[in-house]
Amino acid sequence: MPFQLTDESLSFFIEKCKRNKLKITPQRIVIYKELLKSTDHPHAEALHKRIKKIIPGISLDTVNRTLLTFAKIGIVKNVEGYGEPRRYDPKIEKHHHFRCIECNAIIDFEYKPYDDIIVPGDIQNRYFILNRKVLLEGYCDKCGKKR
Amino acid sequence: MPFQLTDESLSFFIEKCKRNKLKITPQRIVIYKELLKSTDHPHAEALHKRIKKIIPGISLDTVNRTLLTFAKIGIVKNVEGYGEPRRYDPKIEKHHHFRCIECNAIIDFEYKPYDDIIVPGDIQNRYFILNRKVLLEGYCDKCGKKR
DNA sequence: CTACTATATAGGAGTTAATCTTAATTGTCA
DNA sequence: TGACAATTAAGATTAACTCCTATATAGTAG
Repeated sequence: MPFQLTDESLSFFIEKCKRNKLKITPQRIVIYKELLKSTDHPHAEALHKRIKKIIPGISLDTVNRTLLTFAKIGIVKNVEGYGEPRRYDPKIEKHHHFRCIECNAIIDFEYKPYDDIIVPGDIQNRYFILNRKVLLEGYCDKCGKKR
Repeated sequence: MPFQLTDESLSFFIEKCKRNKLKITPQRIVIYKELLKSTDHPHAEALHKRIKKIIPGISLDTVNRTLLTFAKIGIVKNVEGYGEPRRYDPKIEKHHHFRCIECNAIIDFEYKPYDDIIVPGDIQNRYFILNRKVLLEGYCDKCGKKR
């Protein structure tokens, strides 16, 4: 079935914008619609290319800014690990990470039960899995105290 | 106890370099040592700053290039913070990701058992956990076939 | 120990993605 | 409808690499 923006998702969008005192502009509607029908987790530039077919004059900055705004009010998500400088870890033994969403600290921890966590059958069948990581996110002790 | 680069880790480093036909340069030794004693998953720029105290003339490009090389031969790891453009996900319901390490595709999947995965006690006690995600990595169907 | 060669490095130029600035425009609400 | 605060486009700026090239150096073969 072809994608269709339901009244439901549009009113969810409008509702959320209003609640956050964001104006409903044509740019925002189109950006939201376009991301909503994307399954490839696009970056701003890719989305901008698609959106220009609908609003030719739209600037890349607007797409960027709008996506950040959407992420802030929680109607879209930022895919973990992207949009940040590359970071390196000297620890090559199997381990997992806790990441503070405030100060961006990454803390290593080991926990055997996570190492061989069961992979769902359909994923196991379709893809060749080399690595399983658990990422816990929240506030670290320092940032948690401040709040 | 203060950090010390053991003979063991140095010979592991030398061994790995030789096996991969990499020259053992003073720059590489210092970069490896410096990353090895870092617990903050630094990015190249941060590491460059620390290393300049030891080799004042070292260029940022060398640090960058060397870290990538180290990651390629597997003596260090690239962690969240992949140095790639920010990507967005319209799916706000709880879900997890498979990521192809070849073509960088990200594929969503849902799997209830991951959603409330048990958090180790010491992590639970020290940090305020808001979110638990499992990241599976490997080759997608397309990239798997090519190999 | 010396000479050779393939690598690696420094430094600067070039890119790409993201962010900021400013002036013009446009939703929103009285 | 009008006023105003929010939003936009366009271009400048910044950040984080990445590429280029001339010089230097580690490994190794004699």
